[in-house]
Amino acid sequence: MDPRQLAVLRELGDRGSVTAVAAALFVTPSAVSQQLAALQRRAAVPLTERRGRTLVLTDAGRALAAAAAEVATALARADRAVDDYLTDPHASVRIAAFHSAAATFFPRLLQAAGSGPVPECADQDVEQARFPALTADYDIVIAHRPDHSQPWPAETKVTPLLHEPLDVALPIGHPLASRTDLSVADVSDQPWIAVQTGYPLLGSLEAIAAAADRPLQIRHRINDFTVAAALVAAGGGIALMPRYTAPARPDVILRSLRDLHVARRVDALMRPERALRTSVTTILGVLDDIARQLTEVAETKVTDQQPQDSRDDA
Amino acid sequence: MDPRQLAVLRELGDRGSVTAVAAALFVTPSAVSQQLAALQRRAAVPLTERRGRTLVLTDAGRALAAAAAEVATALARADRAVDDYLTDPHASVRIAAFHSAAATFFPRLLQAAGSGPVPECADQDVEQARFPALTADYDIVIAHRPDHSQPWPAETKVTPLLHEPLDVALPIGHPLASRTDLSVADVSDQPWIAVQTGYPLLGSLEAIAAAADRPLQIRHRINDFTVAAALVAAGGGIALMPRYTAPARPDVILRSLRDLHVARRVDALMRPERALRTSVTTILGVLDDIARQLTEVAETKVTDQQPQDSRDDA
DNA sequence: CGGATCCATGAAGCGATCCTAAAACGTCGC
DNA sequence: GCGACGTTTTAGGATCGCTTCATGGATCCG
Repeated sequence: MDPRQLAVLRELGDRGSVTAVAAALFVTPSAVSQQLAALQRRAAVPLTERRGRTLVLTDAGRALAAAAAEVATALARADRAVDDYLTDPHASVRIAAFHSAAATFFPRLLQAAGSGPVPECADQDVEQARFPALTADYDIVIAHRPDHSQPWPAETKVTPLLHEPLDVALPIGHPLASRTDLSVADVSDQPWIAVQTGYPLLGSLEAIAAAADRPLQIRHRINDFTVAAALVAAGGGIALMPRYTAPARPDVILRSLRDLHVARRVDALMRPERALRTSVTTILGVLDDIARQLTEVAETKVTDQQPQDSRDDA
Repeated sequence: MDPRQLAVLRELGDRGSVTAVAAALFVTPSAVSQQLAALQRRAAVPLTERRGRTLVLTDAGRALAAAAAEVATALARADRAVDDYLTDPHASVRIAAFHSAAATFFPRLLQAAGSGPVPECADQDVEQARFPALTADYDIVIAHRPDHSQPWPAETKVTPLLHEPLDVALPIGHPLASRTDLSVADVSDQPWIAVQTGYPLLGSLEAIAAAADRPLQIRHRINDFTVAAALVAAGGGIALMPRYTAPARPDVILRSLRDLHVARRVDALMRPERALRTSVTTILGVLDDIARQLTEVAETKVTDQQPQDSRDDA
């Protein structure tokens, strides 16, 4: 059954003459006549009959025309199917985030979500190079990379969420903890807790080593900041920690590096076409709001906590 | 939106590879790939993506494939639409009948119909030549014509219902009423009540005139047998009346012609395609049953009434 | 009653479309 | 890395549907 022929039959039912159908469909009457003849060839009974000099539907033709209307409806629905999918505000959105971003963003996201899209969260702590590939399985991938590292591939859409300084995490009793900020020389001879090879923060550590012009002593390799912070507190070494998303511990303090700007970018990665989905952009907006709040809260905390940290030192 | 392309997309969703789809649709993988490419051209977002070396649907593709399923369903329904129309046992059937057949068949038809097709009755008393044209407006046309007259056109399907002798109707006091049967000579000099020109019974009257080798005196022209019978009773003349379907009157009796076989055929006329409808054939069967009953009842009545008529004469 | 007009249909030709075949490209497993 | 597998691309050929033009009924009107 050819929908084109069915449409012609339906038009004939509505308009009552081949010529009128032809005018409505912007073709010649001959074309309409041929379409009807082709449709008739497959039918066991006449679908049309002549009334005077015009052509009208038989009852069988009317029955088929009614079915043709359903076909046209289904086709119109198919026409809109992709658009409906794109604009469905309640569709679920799959989000992946590396561990510390997951811990920071996901709870806030669930609180903020409300009646809109349903977020489906997953933690994915992978090597830096593997973040873009995750966009195949997730609508939004919250990824991170050090400043000055290889940018994300051009085919992924990047929405910056945070530009987050990396501070040096020290146990509260540490000799360097009394300083308000540190230099590369201060930290270059300390034992370090680094991350697994290939993971983003390693690039920042290498930048410190380069600035100090000597290799760092890397004692432990811990990807999870919660574990790393516990090791820092236990005197296992110092570590780089993100300023806004690191787990807060009373026995670990953060000190910025004065003479070397180390920071990471926290970005939302997407395939460009996913950004066309209404529910995805909605979630993206919420993530951006959360990121903005994080920096604002952190900045005010820095001003407030500076004396508090001093008290801790004392 | 091309249903062919949509079907390919749907198959891809079910089968998971272009090759499998190609095998299922009996085309080459190349054809499938091209169909998908054509469909993709009209879509704003990717519908498919490669997974390893096979091709799978994206979420958008799945949304469209779901709509494609509806399209396929509608098309399948359209495929069956004509057949469903033909086999619908409860569909209404439009029946036309000339007056005396209408009076005889329609009431019995309504009683016998039961839960099957719904008959829609109409009386159409037209000239003999116009009966076939009525099949344009009615599913079944009950028509009649004299024996030996022009047969119905070849393009109309004819189902014989009755082969009905035409008797001579006489008022009960008429001199000829004492005979058990009549000859052409008996009736050829009587005043006649005929029908309008062009109407079927006229042919039979002409046959009588030809057999008698003289023109009949036609005094009145009445198409309706009820009216004609009333005129016969009132002494307005004698008339030809059908044996099985004439209105019964106590003051009018029928006598057969011994030496000239005059009869009419009562036939159901249809366009051939209408006979394919289940509900039409059902009604046709009921009509045939009714016709059979009419002849049986009439034959027994003739045997029973013969003495009764004699008593009437006495 | 006959010409004029309108409508539907058929034949021929052309262009678009869809398929097949063959080759290229990318991916996976050994 | 090489071969096998799966998909895609390109070229070519067949098919299909449309337009143009011509034909045949049916209706209207003088």
